[in-house]
Formats: sequence, C-alpha cells, structure tokens
Amino acid sequence: MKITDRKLEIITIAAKLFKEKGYSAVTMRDIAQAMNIKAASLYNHIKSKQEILVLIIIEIAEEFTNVMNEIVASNTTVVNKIERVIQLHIDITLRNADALACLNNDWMHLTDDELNYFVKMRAEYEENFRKIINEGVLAGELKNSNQEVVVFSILSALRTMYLWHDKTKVLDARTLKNTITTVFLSGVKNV
Amino acid sequence: MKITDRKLEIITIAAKLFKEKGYSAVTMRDIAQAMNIKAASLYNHIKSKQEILVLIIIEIAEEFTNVMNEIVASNTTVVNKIERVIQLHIDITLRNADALACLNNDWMHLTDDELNYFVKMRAEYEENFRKIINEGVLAGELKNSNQEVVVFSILSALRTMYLWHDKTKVLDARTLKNTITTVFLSGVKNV
DNA sequence: ATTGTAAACTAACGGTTGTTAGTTTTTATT
DNA sequence: AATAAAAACTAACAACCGTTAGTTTACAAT
Repeated sequence: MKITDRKLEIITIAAKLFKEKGYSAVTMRDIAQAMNIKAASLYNHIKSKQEILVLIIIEIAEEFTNVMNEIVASNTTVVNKIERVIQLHIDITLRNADALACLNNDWMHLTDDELNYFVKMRAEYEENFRKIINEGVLAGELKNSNQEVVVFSILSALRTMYLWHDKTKVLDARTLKNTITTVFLSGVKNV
Repeated sequence: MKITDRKLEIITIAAKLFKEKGYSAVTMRDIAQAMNIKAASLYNHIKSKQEILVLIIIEIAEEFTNVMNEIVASNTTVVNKIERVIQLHIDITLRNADALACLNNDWMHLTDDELNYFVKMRAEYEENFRKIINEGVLAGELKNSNQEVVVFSILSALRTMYLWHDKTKVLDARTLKNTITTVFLSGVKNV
C-alpha cells in the first residue's frame, strides 16, 4: 500500500488538473497525456480514478483535523489560537495549493466511507473553530458578534486563499500571516 | 431569443444540480429527470447544455459588474462603498444562491466569447474593489495593510457566502449585513 | 547472458455522454 | 370540431468514458 514515486507523480499532476477543471471534467486520458504515457498505463500504479481523489483529499483533511485538535486543546489565549489556525491554512496553502483546491471543490465526488469520513472531519473542524470563537466571546477577548457569521467569514477567506496566493507570492509567509491576522482581529478601518 | 417560463424552469433546476455536483458531473438526463421529462425534450427549449451554463452565469456576472461600477463612481465615503459592496453580495446570495455557486465553481466551463467576457468582467470587478481599498488608504479611512490581502480576504468571504447562508437564514439580511460589515471594518477582537 | 519484474504499450469492452431525427401527444385558438 | 403550435415522446448516433486483458519493452539483479 506504500506510495511509490511514480504514484506520487500521478497524484501531483492529477491534483493540478483537478484544480483547473474539476474532478469530473478531467479524464484518465488527460492525466496520462500530462505524464506522456497512455491512460491504461496509469493502472500499473493506481487502482482507479477514485483512488487518486481519495489520496489527494484525505491526507490534507487529516492534517487540518489533527492540527486543529491540538490548537483547541492548547492552553493559550483565543487570539493566539486564531493566529495558529490562520498559520495552519497558510502553511498548507503554500505547500500544496493544488490539493487544497481539490479538497475544497471536489470533496463531493468522494464515495462511501471516504465521503462520510471527510464530511465528519469537516464538521468537527468547523465545530472546533466555533468553540474557539465562543470561548473568546465568553472570555471577553472577542466582540459579541453573531458567531456563525464570524466563523464562516474567517473560514471562507482562509479556505479560498489558494485562489489568490500565487498573485501574492512576493509576500513571505510571515507578512501574509500578519496581514490576515490584522484584517480579521482588528479590521481594515482606521480608528 | 426571449426566455419562456419552461426555459427558466430548466435554468433554475440546472443551477441547483450544478451547485451540488458541478457542471461536468450533471448530465442532461439528470436535469431532465429532475423535471420529469426525457433528456431529448429539453432541446425543445434550450439549444445546448452550454447555453444553460451561459444563461445561469452571465446575467449575475453582469449584475455584479453594473452595480460595482455604480458604487465606484458614487460620491461617498470608502466605508460606505464597502458597505454597499457587502450589500450587493448579500442581495444576490439571498436571491439566487444556486446560480451564484455555479458562477463561482463552473465559470471555467464557459467557452469562447462567453469565457472571455466573464474573465474580463471578473478582472474589472476585482480591479474596482482594489480601487476602493486604495482610495480608502490614501484618504486615511483605512489602515495601510497589504492591499491584495485585504481585497481577497474580503472578496473570498463575500463570494462563498452561498455556502453557509442557509445555515444562517434565521438572520435577516440587515443583521447579516451589519455583522459582516463589523467583522471586516472593525475586526472580531475586543478593544 | 538470463531472468524477473516494473512499467509501458495496443486493442477493446460495455456503458454513458450530448445531441439529432422523426413521431406522437397536449394545449390553445378559432 | 378543426387546426396549428408547443412540447412531449422513442430511438438512435458518434464520441468519449473508466477500465481490463494481453503483450511488449526497459532495466536491475543474478
């Protein structure tokens, strides 16, 4: 079950294609052509098109889940927790934007166990973020705004960073984090 | 070239299906089944699958373009302009979330003239929003943060509101607007 | 040099796709 | 009741889909 170099190559190229056109619009022949081989040859390395999708999405989803669990359990301020969530999204976006795009756009094409597994992880992730926001309101660290709106405003921006991060890659990760953190914690308006 | 009732029905149902699975994964037979007719019957009303996509996307894209042009040209404060952009996104999200989802996720399946037209409109829209932010910084209304990050943080959240607006539909449009405005202008942190 | 294996190939399969042609049914108008 | 138009139907097409079977090539280990 280990992932060979060639298999990893397929997954990487597939993720890039999936990002551009979506899982359903990319054919096995497209993937093969991008690797300069024939479609049938792919099956020496992977079991199915579906397996490619699973390998792209699940690993990243688990990373989000694991780090978010650490953050929630950590003994620190809410502001610091939010900063670490922002950092998590920046890290993964900069490291693997294609796979992240695929996770965001094509997760619904997972099937059976993997679909259930993903949906469960995503719900837990959102619930954990909601907990952080709620904790911040109760502790007086955050304003008492509508929690759902706050949660999804921030999460939406973080989740779709992959759409524009390449335009801003002149920025190093640190500057990116600082700006985003400021925007969400203190807003854009001058006081 | 006018849009009959039945044609509008097809577009509405198609948008809903496209939102769930994406343009490529939805077949003409899927759309037909959702209307309790056969796939071939659809062609009494529409020219092609592609035409459905065009009709869903272009109208909304033009509305965004037109209103954004009005906002940029208006003689008011930058904060007020931002509030009106937020209002624009809320209005369209509440009125036609399915089509908006389709615009966000399936625009790349447009072809030829319509693809060029859409990409051009989107670029102009972003450029207009960038102008507003820049104007605000110059006038001292906004903090001098990195503009690209500010522009895309806000736009990302507004663009993906359709993903979670149904969870928050207990909120009326006014409350939604007030909360989002506060989050982006003043941040979530207590001062 | 021989052999075993990994990884490519050609050919083809059964099913699905968007779409067309031709026909029948439904609906509205006189 | 007769008629025209609108909108449904059946049947089928050529192209494309993911995938399999069987074969050949490339290459490392003996």
